[in-house]
Amino acid sequence: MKFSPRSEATRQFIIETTAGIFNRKGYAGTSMSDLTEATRLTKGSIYGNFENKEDVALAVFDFNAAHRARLIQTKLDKTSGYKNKLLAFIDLFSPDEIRQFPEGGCPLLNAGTEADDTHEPLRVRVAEELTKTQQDLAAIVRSGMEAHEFKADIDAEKTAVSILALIQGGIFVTRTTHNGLALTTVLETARKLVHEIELKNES
Amino acid sequence: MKFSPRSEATRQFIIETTAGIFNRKGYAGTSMSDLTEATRLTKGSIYGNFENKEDVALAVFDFNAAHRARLIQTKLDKTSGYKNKLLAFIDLFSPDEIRQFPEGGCPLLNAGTEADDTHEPLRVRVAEELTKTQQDLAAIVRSGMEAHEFKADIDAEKTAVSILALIQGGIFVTRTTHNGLALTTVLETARKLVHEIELKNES
DNA sequence: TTTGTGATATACCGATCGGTATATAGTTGC
DNA sequence: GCAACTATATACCGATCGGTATATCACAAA
Repeated sequence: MKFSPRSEATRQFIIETTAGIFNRKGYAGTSMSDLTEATRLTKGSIYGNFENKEDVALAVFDFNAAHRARLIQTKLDKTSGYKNKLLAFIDLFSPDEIRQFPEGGCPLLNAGTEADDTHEPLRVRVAEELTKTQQDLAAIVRSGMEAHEFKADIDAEKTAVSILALIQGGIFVTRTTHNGLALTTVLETARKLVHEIELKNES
Repeated sequence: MKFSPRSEATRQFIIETTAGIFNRKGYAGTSMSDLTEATRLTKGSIYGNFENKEDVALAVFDFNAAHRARLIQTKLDKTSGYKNKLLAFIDLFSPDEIRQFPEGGCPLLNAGTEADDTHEPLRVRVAEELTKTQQDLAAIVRSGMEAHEFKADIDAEKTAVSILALIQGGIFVTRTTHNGLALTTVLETARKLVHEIELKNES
């Protein structure tokens, strides 16, 4: 017997109003009671629209991840030039832009660190998002190389994963230490990585 | 009435045998039953040596963090030269050396991402460890500057926090995607950061 | 106005949660 | 060998966990 949600609108309402809770408290730390309190709905309503707690958590992660992906894609789309795209991506995590992200910080970092040893389905989803971001960044680098914005012998994957790791690590350090300067400083280093691969042919 | 553990040996035994559990499953995800199963002790024994679950978790984090700190300090102590110390620190996270870390990955990353929004006492402890590592790295950079191993105008804090973030981010990406190459690549970038601040006066 | 239907609320389930009071066992001093 | 003490085991607590069966509600069709 396959499960089908009773009301798509309610399902979406539950996802949206509990997205921040799961992102802050994690999967194990969030209870069904948390969800009923936040939504002012009852268990019957929630279990009428989701199979179980895991089903809610996965849907919520997809929602949070899509939120993040949309922020990135929108920013990249409105930026022209491959160097500018990389810098725009980095700027997304500056103090005034990072507020647009889901409350509780980067959902990939939160879900990934909890899931890596405890919840394989969630871990796989997070991994896909991370890999996609890495590939997107690498594709920008390669396009920039073809467009002669970047040097011809750049390791695109290396640049991509380094920027990704720098930012995720910076978010982690800043959120844990409550020291905003850490992330700001790390972003400067990320920008330096971009400037270093730039092809300067104004000679 | 102040609490005092009945047996220091048993307390230590509990800490050591549950260190990996807390690091993998997190605070919320670990139950007292997990602890009794792993130690083959009973609740009475555990609650005779710890005030409550939080007390165990904090002691276990201290144990894991000390484990990590000792690995770092030992490596640094046996390495001479400030550039070499930075490179030695980075090498600690290479595939063959990272095995020495507590099972479940970096305890700072695991505990920090869970605690940042849910458990202030634990968050503060993690923050202290992160800050200490950052300060240790910055001190090495400054010493290297005084010893003319590094350029005179280096921002020591920036270098330190960048290396720290790169590594933590690299650990996160690799553990979540199960792609060991990611961390290896990130470590190369970290080494490059070190080479870039080096003073080359062999002219 | 009644009936059918889709969706939410109520009430309850067994299991497990963190935690405690007390009984039992091990060891040491006498 | 016995008593005193220390530490572990047993048995149990109320609360909460995730989950379900069923009752009630809201609304649309007839």
